[in-house]
Amino acid sequence: MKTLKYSRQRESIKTCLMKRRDHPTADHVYLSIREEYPNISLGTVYRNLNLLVELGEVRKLSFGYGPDRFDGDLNPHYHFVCRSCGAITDLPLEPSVRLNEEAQCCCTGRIDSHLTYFYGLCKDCLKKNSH
Amino acid sequence: MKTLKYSRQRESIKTCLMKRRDHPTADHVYLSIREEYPNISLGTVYRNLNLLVELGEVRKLSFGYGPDRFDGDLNPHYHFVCRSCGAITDLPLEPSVRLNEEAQCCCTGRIDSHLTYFYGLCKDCLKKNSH
DNA sequence: AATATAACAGTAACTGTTATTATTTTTATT
DNA sequence: AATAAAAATAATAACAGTTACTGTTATATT
Repeated sequence: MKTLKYSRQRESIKTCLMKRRDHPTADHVYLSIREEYPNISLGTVYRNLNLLVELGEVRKLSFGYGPDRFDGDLNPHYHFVCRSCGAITDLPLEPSVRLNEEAQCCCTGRIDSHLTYFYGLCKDCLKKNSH
Repeated sequence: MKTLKYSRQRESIKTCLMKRRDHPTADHVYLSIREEYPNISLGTVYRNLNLLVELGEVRKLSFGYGPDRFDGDLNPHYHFVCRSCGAITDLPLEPSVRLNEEAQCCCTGRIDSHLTYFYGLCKDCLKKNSH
């Protein structure tokens, strides 16, 4: 049986994600941690991010393109992705139970959750495109 | 200006996706087309799948793991993913306008759509796990 | 302090996908 | 039908993001 051991690197990664609200990539985290631990390895960042996801201390956001994003905010919420600039922002909204129920009606299996990303244009890009 | 030219390979790929309901990967399609065109290249499959997606004749499904899936069914619908076996099935349900409206309330940008995957256990896996 | 083991840094390897190139198909024009 | 122009091809190399491997170091337990 494999017991978890403390590591400064992992703690630093966790702290970094708790502080940031910009849904950084593994590489963003790597660059940030390097300021404190200049020779941390990118592999270590990936390993610990995945470990934290497994432990349920961090969420991973995967889109169909580019690198995965990580989110240290565990409050259940949705995400909004800007089609123009790619920015990812939080939508402080409880996951819809009703949506699961509606989908359950036409599903032979048992639905326990859903993953949703909203798309559109963010505030800034709306402004730019409207003159 | 670049005009589209017919290709037998592309037609075969499109036909393959229209017939199948299992949301195949690029590699699945490749293996299938090879029965008719034994020396088609995997790159050709990828190029044409992406082209068909651009043309709006095919949908691409990206999850956070493994290869992308492709769907020749253009009727708007959701997808259900089994956590146990990974099977992807269709949920014949119109995308919820209400969900967009709800999310719009806490979004500073303008939401125009959402992407949702439902998760749970499929019929077969429910059976297996219940004895 | 000694021992056992998880985590590490550094690096190689892997997976899925896209780009390059010389050749072949398709289509439009003579 | 022959010719020319351009798109699509097969084959392969390159790429991005991520994971696995290896010898060393940090952490925890005796």
